[in-house]
Order: sequence, then structure tokens, then C-alpha cells
Amino acid sequence: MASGSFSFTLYSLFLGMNFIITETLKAIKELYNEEVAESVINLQETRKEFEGQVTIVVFPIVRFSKQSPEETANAIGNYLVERVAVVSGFNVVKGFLNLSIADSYWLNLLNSDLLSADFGQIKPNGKKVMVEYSSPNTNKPLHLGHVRNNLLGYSVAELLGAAGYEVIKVNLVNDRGIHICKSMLAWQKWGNGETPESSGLKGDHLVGKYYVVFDKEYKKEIEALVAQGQTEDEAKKNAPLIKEAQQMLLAWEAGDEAVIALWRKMNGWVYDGFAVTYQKLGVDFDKYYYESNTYLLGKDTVEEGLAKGVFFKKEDGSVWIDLTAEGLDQKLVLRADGTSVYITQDLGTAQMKYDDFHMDESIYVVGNEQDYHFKVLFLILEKLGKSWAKGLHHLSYGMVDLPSGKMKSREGTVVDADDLIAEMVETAREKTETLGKTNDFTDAEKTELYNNIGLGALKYFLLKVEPKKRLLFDPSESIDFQGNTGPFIQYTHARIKSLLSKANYQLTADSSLYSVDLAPTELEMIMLLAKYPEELVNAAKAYSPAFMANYLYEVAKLFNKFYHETPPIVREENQLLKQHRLNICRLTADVLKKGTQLLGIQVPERM
RNA sequence: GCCUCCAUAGCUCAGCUGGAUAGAGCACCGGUUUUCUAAACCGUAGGUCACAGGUUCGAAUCCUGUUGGGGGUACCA
Repeated sequence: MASGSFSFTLYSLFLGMNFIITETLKAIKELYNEEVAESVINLQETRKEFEGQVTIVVFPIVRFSKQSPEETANAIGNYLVERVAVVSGFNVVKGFLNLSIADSYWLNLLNSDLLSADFGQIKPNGKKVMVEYSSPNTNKPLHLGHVRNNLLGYSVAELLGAAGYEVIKVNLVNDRGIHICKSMLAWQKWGNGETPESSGLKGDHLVGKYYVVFDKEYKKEIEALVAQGQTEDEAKKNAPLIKEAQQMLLAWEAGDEAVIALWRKMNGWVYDGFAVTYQKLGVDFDKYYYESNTYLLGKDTVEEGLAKGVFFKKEDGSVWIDLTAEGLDQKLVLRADGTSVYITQDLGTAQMKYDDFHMDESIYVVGNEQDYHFKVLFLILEKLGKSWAKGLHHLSYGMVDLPSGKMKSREGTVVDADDLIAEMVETAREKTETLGKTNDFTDAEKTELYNNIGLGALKYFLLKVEPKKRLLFDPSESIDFQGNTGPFIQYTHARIKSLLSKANYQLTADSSLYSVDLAPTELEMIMLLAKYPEELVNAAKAYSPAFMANYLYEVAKLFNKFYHETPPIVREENQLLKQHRLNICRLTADVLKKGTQLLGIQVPERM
């Protein structure tokens, strides 16, 4: 866990109200002569149906006061009103002490803290974290599952960066293996020299096409063999195509020039295709690792483990680790023939990454079907005594399912990333033009806007759900643009920007603003906006963009309520009040912009 | 079999370090535009928080068990 490594001082803990805790502790000392731990004081926001902003739950205090909850609450309430200037009143409902905090406190918070230039900036913590994400295979184009991975990884990296880390984003590309050979073989046999240029197909889609061709032809062979009396399992092993693919893999490993050349050519097409998709998604990487370079790694680590007695060798020469004491199984770490398995190379790659960057933490954004693998991997590294092993974390996320179940590349039931992005952008265009909002936009502005909105809708849709939960995507139902969506937040931002420009807004936050009348919704907004830094830190700590997404939605929703119930601010004649309200608007826009950026979402100035 | 994750409104999701009468969006129904962008706002309706126990002043939240679903499970990655 990353907890403890966040440097977070400003407004830490509940809207800067630590002093309430301190004062309540004093009250308990004076009233009941008891020294109690801070954790006994349970602060929460007052529910809307009651008067006040901050509530102390008195039940835990009752055992020290030895009075009824009501008596205790009243006594503490009186004490606080007398001793603390900004506590302007209180009421007691059952065991809840609701405190009213003077407007001056909130206005002061708004003008001196929230509107300062460094609001929401967290000090660097001097720590380095690596985020590995995307990690595609080079035999097929990206689909919706990869999109979730990419957006999640990118956003978590952004969140950690904003929360004070130095972040290194890496992509570990699975560019070798039997699956790659399948595409290569099929292209060689049935491709007729087709290239991205000759076909007009995007490179990754072209290669993916041959991956599907392979599967089709392979299945035909299996059927034929089964018809000849073989069992299905036998047929799968004996089909000439699979044997040929295996031969090709051996040739690749032996460095066969022709095979390597083909591999280079086709992977090159795929990388060109991926680059386009990554660019559209707005994700990037500081470094790429390739399995063709790392698949032989890890054998040193195996030696090390044998020497340290962490691993043991069986009679056939295979190397194992016994994790039964930890409630897991025995796990193979090196085959009898001396070749690597998946975990062998991951051991080696983990070491390589650490040697490259010496990071304090390392996050693997990988689907939850690999939970067991990472549990074992991290455990092994710990047993090997790697000091950095405790900084490793598997950010496990749920699969994206269709109403029909799992997406399967070979069965063509995948939602293709490029298609989906194009559809989202197209929908954004249609909706926007129906609303007639872009009539005075240039073509370039339109293109940019539709991209931002379409991708904003997609990104928000995928990120607002808790990572570990599986996600249901129904292709027959388009992703919403209204309600709890990306475009709603984008719209709110654009609305504020338009308002500020109409009002020729300039930021001022002088002391005369400390005495304006504060409307109830304005107070709510100040409280909500003040929570941005802690929401950010919580999201980073939990590796959860969903926290940020849901927070931003609340901010946008509350702003729209405020906007609707407040008379036109641009025409407000009381200049002080006008400035005050515009300050809140501008702060809201800032928070929305900063927050959406961490989700990889762009907010437009107009829409 | 064993391990693991999930289960909240018709649908998609919040809420989970225990706190007041469980919240949003979509869909449905009704209302709001001579006022700064109606991708908005306001309202109606919708719940056995899968089920059963337990801990507690207090449980959607913690513990145990059951059911249902996803994933994994020793030479794929």
C-alpha cells in the first residue's frame, strides 16, 4: 500500500477543521476531566436536513462523560460556542451535535486559501513510482478491454503525479510468441503481399485480420482431423498449421533471418497502428519494454533463488517454489528443459525495471484474471529478499463484458477501440449540431470539440466505475451525454467560461469580500470545493480515478443548481457580491479543469 | 474440489476506516426558457442494500455461513 507516503498538509482533514477536534478534546478535559484520544472525536458533515455544517457524533464520548448523549452534546456545544469564535451556534439531535460555523470562516477559507494560486497543488514527496499499463499483444488491434486498461493506467499515473510523485509510465509490449507467429504464418500463406498501404487498412487491423484467418483455417483442419477419427485434443495438437506456427516460433528463437524480417515488418505495422490509437486516446509512455528483449530474463533470478534455498529443483530438472505455507500452491518457475515460463520473465523484468529506475513503488495495471499470478510474483520477490518488493502493487481491474458475455477476439465479438472512438466522436458531432451550438465554429474548432466531447463521454463512462468492478458495455445502447457523464462536466465548465468572459472577470480576493452575504448553496459549494485536495489524495492512494470522477460530478451538479437559482451574475449591481460569485464560478471551473485533466478528459472553453 | 473477487431502485452506478430517514444518473410521469448556454434545473414514482446469523448504543458498511455470478487453479501469457 502506498499509504504514508503522501505529503499532504493543506486543509488536511475535513475542511481545515482540526481545531474543532482540538477544542472538543479540551472541552472533554475540562468538563469531565478525561484525556481521550483524538480518534474518539468523530467529525462529519452535517446532513442537509439539519442546521449547521459540522457534526460531532457524541456516542463515543458518552462513556467518558457518563451522561446521556443529549446532555453531553449540549455541554460540549455550550463550551464550543463560548470558547471558539467561529462556532456561532449549535443544535442537538439525538446523539449528534450539529455546529454552525460562522460565514466569516467560510469566506476566509474561500478568499485566502481556495482562491490562492497554489490551491490543490500537493508538494512533491520525493518518491518515484512506475506505472505499467497497456501492455498489448502485437497480433491484434486494441479493443474496449484495452481501452479501460489504458485510461485507467494513464489516469492513475496522472493522479499520482498530482499527489506528489515522480511518475514513470511504461508499456511492456508482448511482441513475441506463438500468437504472433499465427498472424505471421497466415499472412505468409494467404496474404498475397497485402500491406497497410495496398489495402488501406490500419496496420494493427491488418495483422489482426490474419490472426483471425489463421484461426479459421486452423479450425477447418481440426474438423477434418476429427472427421478422420481423432479426438478434439489430438486434432488441436496435430493440425499442420499449429505445427507450422510452432516451427516458426522455433525459427524465430533461433534468429532465422527471414522469420525475423517478417516479424519486424508486421510488428512495425502494428506499432504504427497502435501509435494512432494511443494518440487518439491521449495516452503516452516514458519507456517501452519489449518481451522479445525480456523473455530470456529471469534465469539469473532463478539461480539466485536456488542458491538462497528459496527454490528447489525436481528430478527432471524443473525448478519450483513451494508456497503451500502461504496458502498457495507449488509453482513452477523454470521448465525442465531450462526455458522460461511467464513468471520467469516477470521476475527478470521486475529486476530490470528496478535496476533501470530504482523506483519506490511500481504499479502493474493488469486485469483481474491475473490476480493469482501477481500474488505469487510479489511473494517470490519478497522471499528472495528484494527490498523493493513491498513497493509492488497489482492494480487489478474487472473485465469489460458485453450483454452476451466475454469479448473474444477470435470470435469477432470484440468492441474495437478505433471503431468505438470514431462512433463516440460521430455521436458528439450529431448531438452538438442538433443543438446548433457550433454554427460559428471553424472546422478545426469543430473537430477538436467533437473529439473532446466524444472521448470525454467514453473516458468518463469507463473511469467512473470502481476499477475492480467488472463493467458492462451494451453496444446497442449508446453511451450517455446527459446526467452523470463526461459531457455534463464539460458543459458545466464551458458554461462557466462563457459567463466569466461575459463579465470580463478578473480575480480579486481582498478583505472586503469577507463580509458578503453567503447564500446556502454558495456555502455548500465552498465546502465541496475545499475538499478537492483530499479527494485528489484519496483517489491517488486508492489508485481510483472513480473517486475523482464522482467528486467532479458532484461539483458540476452543485454548480448547475447554484447557477440556476442565482439571478444573472453578469447583471448583478452589487459589485462586491458580483465579484464574490464570480470568484466561486472561477474556482469551480479551475477544479473541474484540474480534475478532469487527471482523468485524461479535456474541458472545452465553449460548447 | 480449493482460492479469489463481486451482489444496493427496472437498468448503470455512488455510498463501505460502523453513525441520523440508503443517494445519483438513465428510463417513466409532471413542471421550468422575454433572465449569464435547457448537454441544464425543479418535482412525482421507484429499495427485504442477495439470504441467514453474529459483534455493537448503532451495520449497506465489520465477522461467520449460505446462495447466485465472474476469474484463477502446478511446465499458456
